[in-house]
Amino acid sequence: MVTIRDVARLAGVSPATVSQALNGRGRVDVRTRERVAQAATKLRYAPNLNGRRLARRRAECVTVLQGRNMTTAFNDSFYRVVLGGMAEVTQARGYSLVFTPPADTATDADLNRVLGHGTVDGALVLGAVDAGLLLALRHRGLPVVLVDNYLPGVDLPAVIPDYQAGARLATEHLLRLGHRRVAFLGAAVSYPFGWQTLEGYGEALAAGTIAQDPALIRRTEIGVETATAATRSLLALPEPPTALFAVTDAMAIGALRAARERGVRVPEGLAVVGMDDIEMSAYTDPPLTTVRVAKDAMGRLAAEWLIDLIEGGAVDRLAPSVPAELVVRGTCGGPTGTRASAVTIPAEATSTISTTEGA
Amino acid sequence: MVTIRDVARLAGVSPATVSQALNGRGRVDVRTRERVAQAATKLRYAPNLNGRRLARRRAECVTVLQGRNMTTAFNDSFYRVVLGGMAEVTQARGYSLVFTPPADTATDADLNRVLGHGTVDGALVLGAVDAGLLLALRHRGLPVVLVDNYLPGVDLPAVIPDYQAGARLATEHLLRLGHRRVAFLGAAVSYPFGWQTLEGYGEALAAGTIAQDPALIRRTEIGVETATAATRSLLALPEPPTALFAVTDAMAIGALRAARERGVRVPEGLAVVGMDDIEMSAYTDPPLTTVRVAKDAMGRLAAEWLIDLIEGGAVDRLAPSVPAELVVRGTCGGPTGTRASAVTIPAEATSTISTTEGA
DNA sequence: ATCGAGTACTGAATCGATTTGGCATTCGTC
DNA sequence: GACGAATGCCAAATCGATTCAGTACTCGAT
Repeated sequence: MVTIRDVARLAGVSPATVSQALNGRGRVDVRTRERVAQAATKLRYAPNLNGRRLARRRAECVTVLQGRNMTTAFNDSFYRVVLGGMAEVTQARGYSLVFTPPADTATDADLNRVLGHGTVDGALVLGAVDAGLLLALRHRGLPVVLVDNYLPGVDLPAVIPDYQAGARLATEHLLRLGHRRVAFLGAAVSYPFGWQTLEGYGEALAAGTIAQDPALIRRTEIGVETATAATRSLLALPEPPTALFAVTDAMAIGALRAARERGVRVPEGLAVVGMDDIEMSAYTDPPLTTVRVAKDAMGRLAAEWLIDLIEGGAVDRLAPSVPAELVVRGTCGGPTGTRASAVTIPAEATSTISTTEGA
Repeated sequence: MVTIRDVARLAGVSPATVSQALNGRGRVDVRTRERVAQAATKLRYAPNLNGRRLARRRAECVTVLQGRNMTTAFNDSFYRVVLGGMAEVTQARGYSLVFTPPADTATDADLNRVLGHGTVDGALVLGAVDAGLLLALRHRGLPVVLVDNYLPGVDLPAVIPDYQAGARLATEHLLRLGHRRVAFLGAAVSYPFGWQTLEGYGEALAAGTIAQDPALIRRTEIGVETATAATRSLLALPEPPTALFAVTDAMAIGALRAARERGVRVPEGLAVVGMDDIEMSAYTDPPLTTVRVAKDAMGRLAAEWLIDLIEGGAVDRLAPSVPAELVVRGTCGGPTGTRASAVTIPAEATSTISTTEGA
């Protein structure tokens, strides 16, 4: 391993000068700086990060922690875009981004294993996680930003999509197409956004002066299987829905599957709208109409915020709410349903959940 | 931040003793050890990893580098299982596993950004990557294991699925069902395994004494879009294939789509077999028959090997070839095509590509 | 009582880089 | 030519943990 002393020797200066020259910190003669730079490239020198981090008391690195809803590939396909946004800004701001596969983080020891002391300056928490983890993180004093999640009653910065506006948009779209019996396939109560989506659905119904029918509202896990089962039972109703809004695309895929099994044609017999716009949604039969949230913006926002916190700049701030838009494809029929290219309709923002940074 | 000195003070011993007690290294009285342990938990002490890594000259951490074919969610859905296997063994062997989002790693500086000096002891390289990266890695002397990739002519340890046996298995299955015109939808030549899959396909054809028809062999990018296009042209042939083997499930999904567009029913008009068994494959219409490689085993094998290399145990060794099996679902018809539960058929291993560790 | 062999613990050096106070040297000005 | 200021570089301290040589002590055997 080539160290700073090797570079110093080759350049004929002291290690202190090498450090200053390479980091552009102190006062170093231009010619010396040049000599040092040449020696460094010649030796292919790269500073040992352990030494640097120890001395600087900064890792210049942030980590991404994943929650339990990261356990299916369908979710990956959503979060990978978010991650892309994060990577973009961390890099631009001189930080590196590391990522650890989902692991148990129930105990403090687990957390230590995942979150080596001194190796990261902050954490981006992706998706729903145990409240215990968040509390442990908070106790540790590490700057944290929640992404696509929030913890009611605990002041932690959170970047969240405007799921309420998204759900309203989807439902409005179905009503506009003439549907009166619109089913809601929501996430189980253990998921953080169950409330918002149901609220958006309710708002759209109310605006269309349509009474909510409790028989049309189902809440399940957010995967394909449970959504398939829920849709089966919905279609078996004496008065089945003519349209369905599912709060994830994976659930919408389940709904499509249940309809197919039963011989119900989409969109003629059942119109379907999903949410997330994952990669697969463009390839279902018919292609899925869905609500897309600005996933990359979400990642960028979260990373900016976290680094602001780390660098001490940020004080209380309102949680930005990431906008949603409707991607119209083939599962609802209507004027654009037959066209090849998708049409997108932006949502108007609603209520934003205000979340402030904890002291 | 609580340091080892704080623990030492509270336990009434020296930092050296704390270190030994906590790490179980030197000779420490049982009672002292206990006292130290209590002080540590009381203060919620966790060692600063920068200090430890500096002193130990070991990070006890490995990283996963991703290649360019990680850019779609369909691939994620494959690799996430591999990652799970890796995480399992790294944890069991006391290492942590970090992951960095795909980034440019063309230059040495890029590599330094991604691969902080001293922060990892080795790298698992997932999927196809630029040869330049591998060479840079090799030059750096960092232990490396390639996963689902290999570099002809360069001696780097590699764990690879038995794609040849898998392709043969898929093709044999189609022949057994009576098909004579079986199309091959392969990966573009720039992908590392194009040769193996084509070879397996050819072997099966030869065993069935069927001549290869060049018109039925297409090679494209491994995503949905290009496979859709290729299948369209295949179906437009004067004598179209009655069956098709695609070397990724994403491509098979494209084939399904092209068939649907053209009104060709699956499996009656076209039997389809994919490869990879990604999560979505169970939910296509009809559910996709596919070749599954032992993804988790691949990850476990690679991680074991890498850690062996790091710990200096390993010498030359043959690349293990990960077995494949056929998952029979609905896209081929035949006796099991209508059953709900999938049937799996293991492949016999063929040729293994022998790859040995470089000095 | 003395010696030798363990045992339990600690002081000091070390890992590799950064940072600060200070020492020369040069420069500009009167 | 002398003085104050600015410049360029470095010695030494520091970050937090580990490790090794060595010291102090205990215990059993002679």
